[in-house]
Amino acid sequence: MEEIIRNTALFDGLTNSEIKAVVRSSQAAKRADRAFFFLEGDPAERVFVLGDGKVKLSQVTETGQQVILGYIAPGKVYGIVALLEDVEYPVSAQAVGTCEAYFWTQKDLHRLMTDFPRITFNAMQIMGEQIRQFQGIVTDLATRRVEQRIARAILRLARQSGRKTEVGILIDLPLSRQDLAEMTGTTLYTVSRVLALWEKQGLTQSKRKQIIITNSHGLVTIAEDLPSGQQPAVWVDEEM
Amino acid sequence: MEEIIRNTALFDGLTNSEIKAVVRSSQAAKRADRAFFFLEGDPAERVFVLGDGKVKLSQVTETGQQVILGYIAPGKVYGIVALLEDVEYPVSAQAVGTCEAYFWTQKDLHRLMTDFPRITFNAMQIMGEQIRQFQGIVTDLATRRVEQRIARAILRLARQSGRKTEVGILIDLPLSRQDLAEMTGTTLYTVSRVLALWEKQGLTQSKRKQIIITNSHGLVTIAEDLPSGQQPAVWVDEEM
DNA sequence: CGCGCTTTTTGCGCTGGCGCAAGGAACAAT
DNA sequence: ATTGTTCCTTGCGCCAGCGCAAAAAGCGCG
Repeated sequence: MEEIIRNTALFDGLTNSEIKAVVRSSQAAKRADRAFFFLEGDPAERVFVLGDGKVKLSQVTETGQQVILGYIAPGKVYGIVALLEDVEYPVSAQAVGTCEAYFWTQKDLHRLMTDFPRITFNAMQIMGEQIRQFQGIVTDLATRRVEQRIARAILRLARQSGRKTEVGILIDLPLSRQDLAEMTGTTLYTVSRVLALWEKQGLTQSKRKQIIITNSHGLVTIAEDLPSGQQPAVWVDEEM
Repeated sequence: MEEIIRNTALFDGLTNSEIKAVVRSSQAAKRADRAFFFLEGDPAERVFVLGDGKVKLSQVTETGQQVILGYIAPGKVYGIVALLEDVEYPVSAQAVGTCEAYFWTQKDLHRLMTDFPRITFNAMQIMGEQIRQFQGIVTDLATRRVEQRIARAILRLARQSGRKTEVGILIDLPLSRQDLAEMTGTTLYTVSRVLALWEKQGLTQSKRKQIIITNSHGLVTIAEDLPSGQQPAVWVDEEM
C-alpha cells in the first residue's frame, strides 16, 4: 500500500519520511463492482489514488446517454479537481470489479501541499497531462471517422491497461461493445461490426467483454489513417 | 495594462505590491493578424495573458485538418502548460486581428509562484476549469448531433465574447462558417445550411464572418434538445 | 470602379453510420 | 440441466450529413 502511494505521480519525488506523513493522513476506500466513488455533481472533497482494480470515469447527458471519458489503472490519481475550492466532480467514478483505493480529503491535502510543495507541483503536472489528453480526444472526435476512433481508443487503452499474452496484447478490462461505443461516440452496433471486420483481417480477437490486439501494426495503420503499408509511428510497444 | 494583469484569474487575490512585482517581470508581445504566439509542438516556456484582441487555439491533424479548441478573450490566460516542466504546447495560439499580450517565462513564473503561492493556487484553478471545459466538449462531440453542437458552440462563444446590441447578442469575433465547422467537427457546408435555417426561424442573423443571436431562448432550446416550448436552463443572460 | 480574392450559398447525389428487430451465444444462479 | 440475464451479431432500411461543383456575394486594394 505504501508502495502504491510512493509510486504515484502525485507523490513523486517525496522523501521516505514525507511519504510516511502522506500515508498517515490517507484513508482507505473499498468498492464492490459497479459501486461509485463519487458521482458527477457531488461536491469534490476527496482525491483518490487507485490501489487495486479499475475505475471508469463517465458523464451522463440530460437525455441519459453515457460517455466514458477514460479508465483509471492502479497507481493513478482520480478526482484531482477536489484540490480546488468549491467545485463539483465533473465526472462519475465507478468501480469496474472490486476496487481498493486510498484517498485524502481536501483539507488534508492542502496541509500536505503547504508542508511539501512538491505535491502541488505534481498535481499541476497531472492536470496538465489531463488537459492534453482531453484536447487530443476532442480532436479525434472532431476529425476522425468511426473506425479510426475505435482503433485509437483501443490503442490508448492498450498503452495503459495492456497485458502481453502469447496471442497478442490483451486489454485488461471487461470492455463491452457498448462501453467502446460510449468512448468513441458511436453505437454498439457499429462497434460490433468493426470488430467483426478486424477479426476477419486478423487485427484483433474479441470475445464477450474482451479484446486482444493480434496485429498492432495493422491497427495503428488504421488509427493513423495511413494508405496502408506505411511505417507507423510507435503507438504500442510490440515487446511489452 | 496593470489593470488587465490585476484582473486576470492567474493573479487574483494578490496585493497591490505583489501585482507590482508581477508587472515588473512581465514582458509585452504584439502580434499582427494571423501571426502566432506559439505553435503546437513548440517547447512551452511562456505563459500569456491577453491584453487586447482575440486569440484562436487550434490543433492540426497529420492529414492537415484543423480543429479549433477555443478562443481567448482579453484578460484570459493561455499557454498555461508552460508552468510545467519539459512540455510542449499542445495547441497553436494564433492572433485573430492585432493582439497585445503580456507574458512571463517559466523561470520568472516559478519565482513568482514561490514568492506568492496564491499564484500556484490560481494556476491550478485555471487548469481545473479547462479540464472541465474539455470534458464537456468531449461529451458534446460524442453525443450531440450537428445542429445541437453548433448551437452549443455559439452559445459558448456568446458567453465569453458576446456583446449586446439592439438586434441581439453579437459574437464579437470574425467567425467564418469554416471556423465554426472546425469547432464542432462538421463541414462549412453544413454550418452554412444550419445558419440559413436559423435565419429563417428568426434565431440568428449571420453575415460574412459574423453572427448575431436574435433569439437566445430558441437557440437554447436547440442546444438542449428540448421538445421545444420548455423552460430552458440559463445559458446566456438575456439582459447582458 | 473594377479586379481579384475570400467567403458563402445551394443543388445534387451519395454513403457512412444509425438503429430496429430478431436471433444467437455466453454466463450466472438455482 | 434449466431458466433468466446480459451481451453480441447481423440483415435491412433509412437519413443526416458529407462534399463536389458552380455560382453569387462581400471585401480590399490599386
